[in-house]
Amino acid sequence: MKVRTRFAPSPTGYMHIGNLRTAIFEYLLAKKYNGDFILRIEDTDQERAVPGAIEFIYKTLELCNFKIDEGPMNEKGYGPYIQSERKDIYKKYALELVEKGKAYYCFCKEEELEEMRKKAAARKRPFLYDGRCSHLSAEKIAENLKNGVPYVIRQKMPKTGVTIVEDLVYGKIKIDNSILDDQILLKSDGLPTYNFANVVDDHLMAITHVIRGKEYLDQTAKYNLLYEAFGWEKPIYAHVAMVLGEDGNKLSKRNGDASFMDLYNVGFLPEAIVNYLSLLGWSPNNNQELFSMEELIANFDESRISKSSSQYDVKKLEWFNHQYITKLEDDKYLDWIKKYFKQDVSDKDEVWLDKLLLIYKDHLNYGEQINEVTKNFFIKDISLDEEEMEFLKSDEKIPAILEEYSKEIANIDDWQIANINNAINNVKNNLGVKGKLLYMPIRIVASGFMHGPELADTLYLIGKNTILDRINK
RNA sequence: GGCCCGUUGGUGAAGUGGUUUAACACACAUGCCUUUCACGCAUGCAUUCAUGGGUUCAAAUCCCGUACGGGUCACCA
Repeated sequence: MKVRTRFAPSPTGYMHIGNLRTAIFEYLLAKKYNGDFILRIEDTDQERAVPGAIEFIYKTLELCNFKIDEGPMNEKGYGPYIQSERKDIYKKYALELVEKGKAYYCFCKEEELEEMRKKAAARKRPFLYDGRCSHLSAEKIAENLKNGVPYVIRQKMPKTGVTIVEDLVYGKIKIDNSILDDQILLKSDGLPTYNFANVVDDHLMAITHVIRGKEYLDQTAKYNLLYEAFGWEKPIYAHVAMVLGEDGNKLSKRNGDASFMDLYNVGFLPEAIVNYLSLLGWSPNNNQELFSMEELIANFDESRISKSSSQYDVKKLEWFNHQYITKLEDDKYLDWIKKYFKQDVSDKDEVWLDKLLLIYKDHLNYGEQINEVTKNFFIKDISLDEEEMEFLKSDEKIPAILEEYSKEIANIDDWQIANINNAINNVKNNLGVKGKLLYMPIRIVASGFMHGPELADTLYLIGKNTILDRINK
């Protein structure tokens, strides 16, 4: 049987890295077995749907280089792939369950339910629907239906016994049937609940492996009962532990840039993000860390998914990103970094600009950093921070050294890197200074930074006149 | 509160009864290298695997209890 996995997000507009990580696992598992990766949009909650969110999901998956074998944009016979367009299907199956005696109409009003909830709360008991509507007579049901009384359809749960959930990562989990609520399958608006739509769609779409967040683990007993009620074969479940924010708490918007797009927008490469996330809650059986998509697919092993949650760490992500930036071909790098580069370059020529961007290629953790590190190339008067000022005052010879630089640089006729190096060497020989004392004064005064790419390259790009101005100021 | 799950260093983690005086990577610290930073290299960073007990000749690894953390109990997904 062909392996088929699905990514089934709700279009609520925000894709945090936990969701993405799940998608990565689903994708890797499918591709490892030469299977299909399906995208299904779960928009049964009309109130929470955000316009444009579907395009957003597409964009993310595309940037991450996931090939969607089936989905709303490329239907392959299992469609529609958007749940709101499958309304009739769910109703049909819900009714089938009623027919089989595994589900029933419920006409309880919101107030009635509220009453039950209050009672349960007062007794400090979990709320369970008491199943009163399951005893309604056929005549009463027919009458209500005829009169257009709003209804939902509820699943009839066994009251005794246990249901065993088999999970790829957590093993066997036993759930007591007595705690299972007669959950609603079909809402009064005619749309299915998430749980019901999931089961119906996963079966109809021939999904073989369901990978989802651990928060659904407890619910899986209800799923199993549903599959059994229909007489359908269950998929293989793999629940994955949560991804926590940097502070060790649950990911949320407030936790910072934990969404894919936020990371992408400040200049993290999708390949690096995917690589990093694949190692959050999963590890290969060797020490490799840098993986291309092909290598991830080849090495992915669902039996090595971790049971415990893991914490997101930007520092490590930055390390991955740095690795990927460094490996970029120069022309690819230039195309990429220019998207993040925001200085005014109207009076600069292209060769100069490319050279500038290139000397910083090995110095970046993420794209937007380019603006900070190159800022002094674009302003007339640079300001020095305390540490830099202090260094300039740290040795009495420094004024003389800068004076010498001033002379040597003024003497350069042909502004070339080799000649700049000569000038530096002349200063060294003429004054007998070396090491930090030789290069730090000129670096600070000319570039405004204590660190950066090669000194001669840096001076070359700043330009002769600017350097002289800055020394003599 | 009931139920379910988890707990190896600051972080990701390897490890599934003996070759572990717990790998590797990020971070951090120090040193070397380098005309800086980064890169690279070297060293340091858990005497200990939440905790107490048990099983065993032998436990991070198996069993039980406790603590802590998380999840879940909706006409939300």
